[in-house]
Amino acid sequence: MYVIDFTKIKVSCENCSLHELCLPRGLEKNELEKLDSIVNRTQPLHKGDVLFRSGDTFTNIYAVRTGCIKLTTSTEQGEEQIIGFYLPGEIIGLDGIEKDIHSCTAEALDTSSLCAIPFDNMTTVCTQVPSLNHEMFRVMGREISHENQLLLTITKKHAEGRIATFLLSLSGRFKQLGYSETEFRLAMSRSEVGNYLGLTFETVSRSMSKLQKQGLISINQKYITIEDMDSLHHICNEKDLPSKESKTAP
Amino acid sequence: MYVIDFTKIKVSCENCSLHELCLPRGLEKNELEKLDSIVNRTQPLHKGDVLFRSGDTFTNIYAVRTGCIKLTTSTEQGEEQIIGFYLPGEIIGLDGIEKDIHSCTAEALDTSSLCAIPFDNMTTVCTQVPSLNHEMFRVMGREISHENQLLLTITKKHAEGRIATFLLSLSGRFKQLGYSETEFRLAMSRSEVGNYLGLTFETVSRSMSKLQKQGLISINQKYITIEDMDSLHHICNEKDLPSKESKTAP
DNA sequence: CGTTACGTTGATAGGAATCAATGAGGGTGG
DNA sequence: CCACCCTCATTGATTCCTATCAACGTAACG
Repeated sequence: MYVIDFTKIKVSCENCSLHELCLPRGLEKNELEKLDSIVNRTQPLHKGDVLFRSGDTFTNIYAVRTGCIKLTTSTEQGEEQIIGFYLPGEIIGLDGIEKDIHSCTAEALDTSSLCAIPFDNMTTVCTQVPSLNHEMFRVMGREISHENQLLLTITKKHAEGRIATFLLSLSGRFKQLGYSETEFRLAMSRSEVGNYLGLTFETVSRSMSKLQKQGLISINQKYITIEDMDSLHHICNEKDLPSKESKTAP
Repeated sequence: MYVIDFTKIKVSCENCSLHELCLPRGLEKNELEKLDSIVNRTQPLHKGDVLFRSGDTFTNIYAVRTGCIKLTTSTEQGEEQIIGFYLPGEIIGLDGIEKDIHSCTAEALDTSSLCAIPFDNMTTVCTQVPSLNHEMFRVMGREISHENQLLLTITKKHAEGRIATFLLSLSGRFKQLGYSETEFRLAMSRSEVGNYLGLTFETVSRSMSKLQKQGLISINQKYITIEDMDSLHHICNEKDLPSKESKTAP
């Protein structure tokens, strides 16, 4: 009788479908092998499982292979703030680099599998493979840009615009992964969307209903269909909170 | 007659007073010299001068030596969002790493001097000096943490709490620089504080007045005196927006 | 000494939070 | 298999914080 031992299956970065989206992007074959040698494929997480918690010592960064991971920080009072939802090909754990202690908590929203990369080994390989080092900088830069965008969304847009922006962000990332950009399932609850966007879940629900009434999206539980991509973009861009900055040139 | 040519004065990282706060933190003497060899001290910027603009090609990261720099991103519509105010010892320009194009604009709020570090050279030195490479990762990690904190502040606190948090953040950083933690000058206008914290300048003004009436701070134009640090901390922590997350254990 | 930019303060309005009730699935156990 | 529970989601009514509109005060500057 044959039993498949999944722990023995060699899944390398080289033959991973996320190859071009994930850390290996742009690496030569021999460089890739060096990276590969330190990557550990982990047991899948199930919905609700916690990968690391704020306060844990930092050892690994992780690449999401499948599923969806949410990252949260919290105030001293335990108020949680969701920093992001991470899809396949995206990197988490960077929050631990500064102080060697994680400042975020990572929780699976779906069954998710990840690749763990011990950071100490990573930095060693980075010194040998400059292009990987540069890619790491880029990944961290992307994280910073992502948060800049989130700040912009939260401070400058009304509820509807925030939701529209959020849906379009997901849409674009699904497209990049080869999934439909118009039909997808939200792995997160309304409450989690609200937390992420600085809204209550009631407001999220109301705004989504409103978008549906306007015919821009269809909602079926967690399933969203984007019916009018252009108008959705329009709402993102037009519904800015009025600026107090406008000054006439002297 | 003797004329001092400032461009000839050799200011090295080694004898810089920011030594322990800035990039050189934790470097050995010989490592420090390698870093030093690629650092360019720039002409001082004056209030309102722009160091780089969103869209500029990315060549340098910069360490702030004196003064104060504000970083902004903007939407396609030109709505601006201030990402942060940078004090001596802090690093800016990281927003260009991801795409080799700056996504932020950097403007001096005061007369400011900076050290420019060509990023290409930096990555080269990083591969030779692992501890510098790690420090770069830490600096970027700090940037991410900073934005996480800002998000928390904006989404979870009311106006007064945001202002209190902001003032305490400045206070702590001034202290670290060896300045007074209770008396300092705000380099930025009320409008800029508001932009940064997701408030209008009127609300900033009102909240600050309220803090003054409560005896927690004194305001004299741009000069702030913190009169009751503890209560200020208390306001940061207590005035959270009520959570919808609280769940009773099963 | 007017001009201008910045700051304060008041009155009002509006959008989202809050409070509240109801509905829809998903799982469990009788 | 269905009643029950529990979580999540929707929708309505009301409240509250902050944006907005507006007037006035203050400091810097040519």
